[in-house]
Amino acid sequence: MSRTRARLSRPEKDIGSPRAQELRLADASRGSVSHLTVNRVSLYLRSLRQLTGEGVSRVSSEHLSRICNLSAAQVRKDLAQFGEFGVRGVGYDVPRLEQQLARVLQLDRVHNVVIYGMGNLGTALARFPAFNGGSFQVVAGFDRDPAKIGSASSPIPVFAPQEVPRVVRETSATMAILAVPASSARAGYALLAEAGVRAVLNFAPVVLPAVAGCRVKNVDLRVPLEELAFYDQPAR
Amino acid sequence: MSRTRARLSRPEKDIGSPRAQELRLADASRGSVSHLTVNRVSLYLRSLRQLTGEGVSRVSSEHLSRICNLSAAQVRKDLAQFGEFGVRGVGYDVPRLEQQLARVLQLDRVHNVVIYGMGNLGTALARFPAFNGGSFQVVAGFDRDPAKIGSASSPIPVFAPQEVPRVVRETSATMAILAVPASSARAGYALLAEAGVRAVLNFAPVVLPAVAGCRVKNVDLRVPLEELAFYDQPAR
DNA sequence: TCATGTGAAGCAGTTCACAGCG
DNA sequence: CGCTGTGAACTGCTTCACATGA
Repeated sequence: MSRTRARLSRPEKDIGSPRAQELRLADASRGSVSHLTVNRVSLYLRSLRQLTGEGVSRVSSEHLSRICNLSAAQVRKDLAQFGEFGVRGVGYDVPRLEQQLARVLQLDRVHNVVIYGMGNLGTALARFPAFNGGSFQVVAGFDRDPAKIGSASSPIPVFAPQEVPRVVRETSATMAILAVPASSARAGYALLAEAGVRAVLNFAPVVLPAVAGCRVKNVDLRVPLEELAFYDQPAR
Repeated sequence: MSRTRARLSRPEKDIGSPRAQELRLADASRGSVSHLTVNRVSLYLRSLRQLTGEGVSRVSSEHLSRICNLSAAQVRKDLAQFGEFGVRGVGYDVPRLEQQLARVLQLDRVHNVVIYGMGNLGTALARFPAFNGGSFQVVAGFDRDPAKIGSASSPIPVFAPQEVPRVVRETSATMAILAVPASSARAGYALLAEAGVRAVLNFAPVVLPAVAGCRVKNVDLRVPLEELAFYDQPAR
């Protein structure tokens, strides 16, 4: 169907485009996609990998939607934002869609990650399989406590905070995980952003306002736990 | 203002209600509140505690909204769902609002929590300060691996999965954290739900469909990391 | 006067329903 | 024929703007 660009502004046929299979994303600005959609794409990819493991080679939007506990229309709408991956009357090719979604999420390359704050949570995340292998690689940690510096008790080398600029540069880390107390989170984020880190996953219980050039995602683990507490019926 | 019940169905004055300060929540079904609102209430509460620590005793919706990176109208709308906590022309009383929001989230009582899966992440969460003290208390862990059973290497006593019914009963645990691989998550959830656990925070990378009587919240840590990877500009 | 509380308006996300196409 | 892709309808969340009341 070769619709590679400018659907809305130019409904013309667009003949002669280089590859019909090109991701629609190449032109559509990444910023125009809702983070809700992006998060669901993570689920789809996860499910596709599971299906691949089970030897399933074709899947319908209805099938995928059941696995992810969503509506089939939702799945189709989400996928359609990035290209025409399916075959009408048939469904989606599992390994093919898997590869395309990995590309959409930029998981077809390795992202080097540093962890700022090697306490309880930071150390656990340094060992976390999902953050070590495949598309992410934890390459270094930082901690203010001199006792933690070195490579002894930790799965990764740990440095002092003032080493951030050098280590980030030398490892080409583009992402960071902030796992410090609330009081040092803002300074840590500023330091990482300054050093050239482009995205930070913040586990500290503060809302960090984004600094230009360095995206933040705040993920206080208390929040989902408190959500569950809220809905817990008091009648017992 | 004494509006304790049935705002929409009965716009009448409702004189003679017992306590003007009663939470609106007592009547409004908890289920009618959006989880987005609930999540923001967690942020408000966190911020209020911070303000209390700084000795601030009054706050406006505008002030709170800046701390949480939201609009002031959003803050007012959210708070108004649970009662009339503010004073017009003045703002909100910090310790008072803190107490009322803690009540809304049911954080004015202790929730006993068990952890199912004492691997890397499970063990870290067992030590996580936010889950141990205040409103949550991790009371026990479970693991299939006999080497982990006991109290030696872990901050909490660890039992075999078949002990779930007994331990949940004896500890009166109402919440659980699932920190097992995807393949055992479904069975673990079923086991916990069966034992009387009312809410489960699932860290396993599967969407668990909710079982009656036991709410689930899925929080795969890969998802926010992959979201950041998505928005990471490939131009570098 | 000033900031809350709240209808009304605006916007975003989801679902519907069917045209399009293999 | 069956399932995708997609405008249109719908639902729900957020923002606006102002009446309300200390």
